[in-house]
Amino acid sequence: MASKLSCDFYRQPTLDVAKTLIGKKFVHRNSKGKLSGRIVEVEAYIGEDDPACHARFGMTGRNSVMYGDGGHLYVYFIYGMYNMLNFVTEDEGVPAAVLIRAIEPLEGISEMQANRACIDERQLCSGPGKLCQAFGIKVSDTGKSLTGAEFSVVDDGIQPGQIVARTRIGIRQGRDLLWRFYDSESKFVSRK
DNA sequence: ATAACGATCCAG
DNA sequence: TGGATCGTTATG
Repeated sequence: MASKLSCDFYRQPTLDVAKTLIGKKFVHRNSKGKLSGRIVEVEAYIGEDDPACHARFGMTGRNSVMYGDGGHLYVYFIYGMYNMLNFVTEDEGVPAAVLIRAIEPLEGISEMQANRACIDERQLCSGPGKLCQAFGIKVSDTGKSLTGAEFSVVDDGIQPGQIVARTRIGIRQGRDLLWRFYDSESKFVSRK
């Protein structure tokens, strides 16, 4: 029996949320139908003292949703062409989020292939920019609920493989923190 | 007002 | 390994 993760789940400490998200099913319903996939890789970004977190300069126009209640989307645009999907965590006032870095496609694969102009299922969502393109997620989705009809995460009882902690990818500062988590047995992660 | 840069991706 | 490409943020 599958159950949707509640907003209370996202209000927990970010590292706990990040690890627990591995193996869960992300679901997005749009006008064309249903897209879903298993989360296999994430990274945590926590607070104003995390030098890689967008909250490192305090609250700004872009990151304000990170300061809000957990259980909402934070999508931002980077490198002039890519969108990044985050789940806001912790209680209101604590700026933190989990970056979704890789997903194993489950439902709506043909639509993802069309969105990405790519056939290989292993390369459809194996990166934060790729999965946003596959799911059609954009900045205007920022602030939407993760417990609504459009976006949700489901625990379908499937157990992930071994979850490992590594350093985060693509950052210059904060490299020492082991805040990247992924299923070491999954072939859908961005890289090992 | 302006310039530097970034939680990336893909081609070569 | 380098280039694409542009919104965000800091700095003058």
